[in-house]
Amino acid sequence: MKRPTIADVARRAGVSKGAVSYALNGQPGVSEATRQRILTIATEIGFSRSSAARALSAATAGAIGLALCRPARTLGVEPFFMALISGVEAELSARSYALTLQVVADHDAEIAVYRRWWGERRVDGVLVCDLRTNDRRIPALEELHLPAVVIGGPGGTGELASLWSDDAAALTETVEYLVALGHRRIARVAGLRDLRHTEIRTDAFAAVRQRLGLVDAVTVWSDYTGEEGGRATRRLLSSAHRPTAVIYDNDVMAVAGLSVAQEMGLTVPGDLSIVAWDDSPLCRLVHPPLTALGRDIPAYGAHAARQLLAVVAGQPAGRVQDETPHLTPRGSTAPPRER
Amino acid sequence: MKRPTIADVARRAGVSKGAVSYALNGQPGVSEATRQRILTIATEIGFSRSSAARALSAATAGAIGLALCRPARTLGVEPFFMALISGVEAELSARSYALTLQVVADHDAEIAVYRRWWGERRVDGVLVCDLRTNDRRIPALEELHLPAVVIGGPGGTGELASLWSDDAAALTETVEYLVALGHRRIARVAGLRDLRHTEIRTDAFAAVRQRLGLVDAVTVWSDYTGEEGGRATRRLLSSAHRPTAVIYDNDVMAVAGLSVAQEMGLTVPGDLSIVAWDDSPLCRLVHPPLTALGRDIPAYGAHAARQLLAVVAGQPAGRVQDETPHLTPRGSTAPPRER
DNA sequence: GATGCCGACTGAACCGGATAAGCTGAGCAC
DNA sequence: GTGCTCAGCTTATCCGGTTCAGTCGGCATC
Repeated sequence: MKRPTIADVARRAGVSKGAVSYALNGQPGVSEATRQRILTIATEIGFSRSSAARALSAATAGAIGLALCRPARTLGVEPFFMALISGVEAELSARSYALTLQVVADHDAEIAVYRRWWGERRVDGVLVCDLRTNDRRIPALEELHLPAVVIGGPGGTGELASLWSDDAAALTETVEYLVALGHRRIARVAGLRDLRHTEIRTDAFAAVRQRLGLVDAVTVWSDYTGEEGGRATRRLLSSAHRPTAVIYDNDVMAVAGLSVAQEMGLTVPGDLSIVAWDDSPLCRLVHPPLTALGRDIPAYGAHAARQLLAVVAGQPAGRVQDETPHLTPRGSTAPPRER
Repeated sequence: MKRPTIADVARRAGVSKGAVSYALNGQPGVSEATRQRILTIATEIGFSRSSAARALSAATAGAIGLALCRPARTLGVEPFFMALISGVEAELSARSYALTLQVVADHDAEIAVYRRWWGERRVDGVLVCDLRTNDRRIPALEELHLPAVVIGGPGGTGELASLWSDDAAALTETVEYLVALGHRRIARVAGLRDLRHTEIRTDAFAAVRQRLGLVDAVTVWSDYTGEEGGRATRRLLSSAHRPTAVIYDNDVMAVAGLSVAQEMGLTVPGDLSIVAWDDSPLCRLVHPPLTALGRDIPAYGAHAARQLLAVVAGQPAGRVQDETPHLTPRGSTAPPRER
């Protein structure tokens, strides 16, 4: 089965290749009657433009890139990325843009991928996830002049466009909610220490702790995996002054924490209240269902994709704050039981 | 920053574009000394070939496509796809192939995407997931002559290459294990009814049921979501002759089933044994950890990718059986308690 | 009635590689 | 010395689009 080219369309319409190109791109240079005739013929013979030829002459790849820097082991468990990708995808496919995905081991590999994509002109721009403090990827991308949107912030994104949600406000709201329930000993199991949003949440936690005089508010660091989250929980619950509420930086650790609590004979929410960041079906899967900080992640991804396409189109790099995560109370939080 | 082209390399090496092309592609036509000189210069000035130009002249896109046909809602929760993707990716990036991803709503949309990819020459081949009985995508791909590997089978894959694991054997092994523990009333919460592998597992379940005389072995159908899995479990556990063991067709439903059992005051594994298909970190996240049927999913993905690249290279479509899932006993299975 | 202008289109030159075909000089046989 | 082969290049063409510089006919303008 031979794929029709623009020349085939031109021949059948009795016009030149140039005219067909103008017609297809909605550009002036052909009469409305001719445009319609050309479009009809193109549809008839099932013509679509070669992305390669288009990329070569128009200097646009028609694709954006996403490099996921997580070990294969952790990657799958968190629903976050798939939700993000599905949102990104929805926005891109509406514009016939493709999404090129690559899984990388670390930032060096990720920068190498960006460099390769740039050299091969394979993507028009990239989405950057998991912003760290002093993130080496930022200057690398700036040097390449590769359009990019950083999902994360605010701050630390250099001259690049960025999109973030107000994690500080969300964390503060959560702590205030727990305090209103009567909790005073609140712990937090944080994600990787050098991620920018971990830092932001940690600062917010310190601020609200001071403001409300929560002397027993501790933060322990973990790595988003269930194993580590469970281990951290076991340590917290074994301490002399064990917390009555724990806030987890992701859903996976929260579910692991719940299991550990149950394994140790504690009831949730009677003995321990649990809050998960990143609401997901996972939080509703367990018993009791977890109170969670959620936001519309596909919408977040779609937003980022739109922003990236704008940057690719030459618009100035915006810094945009997305929806603030909101708390959905479920069965895992309650006033602490008297002891 | 100007991207270097093959002409830049040629100029600096004092040779023609053609010579550079031969050198880069490891083709005869240049001396070994010249080849080395050209390669050195190419590395020095940071040259990489434009994927567009390459695609245009070599008629190969350097990318393979994966269309995921799941609603955004379900997509994220199952770790399966991310694990698969990371395996596919590892294989592809080793060969500088890109992975193009698209999320689609249904098979019609998926076929439309294949057609578009084919027309745009955007991918050299595709991986097909979630094979159904009488799958319309198979004839569509055959008609397009788009190289493809179907992940699923055996059978129902037409002339296309395919890769599957022996689900029948795995299911039989699992039932035999449960029977050995002393279970007689074994239920199965199956996935979507028209998926090919659901059918295969269902047939195997019927066969082993008959062979071992398990009159109370029932199958109920679900849709892989936690909600539905939980609901199905609730129904099973509320029946007069409730099962003492349940096999779930994915990890998410198994976790949901565990929650429902605990919510209903049943202990696992005392009152109910649970087995999950698709072992994943999710199974180790809960308490008790779930006995699961696992296999190396990244390896499965890598295998499929290798197979697809072979088909793209013109080798005949193979039908390959991958590793059979193996049972990993954990805390969720035990002999049924006497009643 | 010559001039200018505009819409509608054509022709040709790109974009950056791959590759077939042609050229050149060295090495060798006779 | 002539003819032949062959490695090691160069040259030209092609892939399938986009785009710019023209061409041409028709119409308004002075």
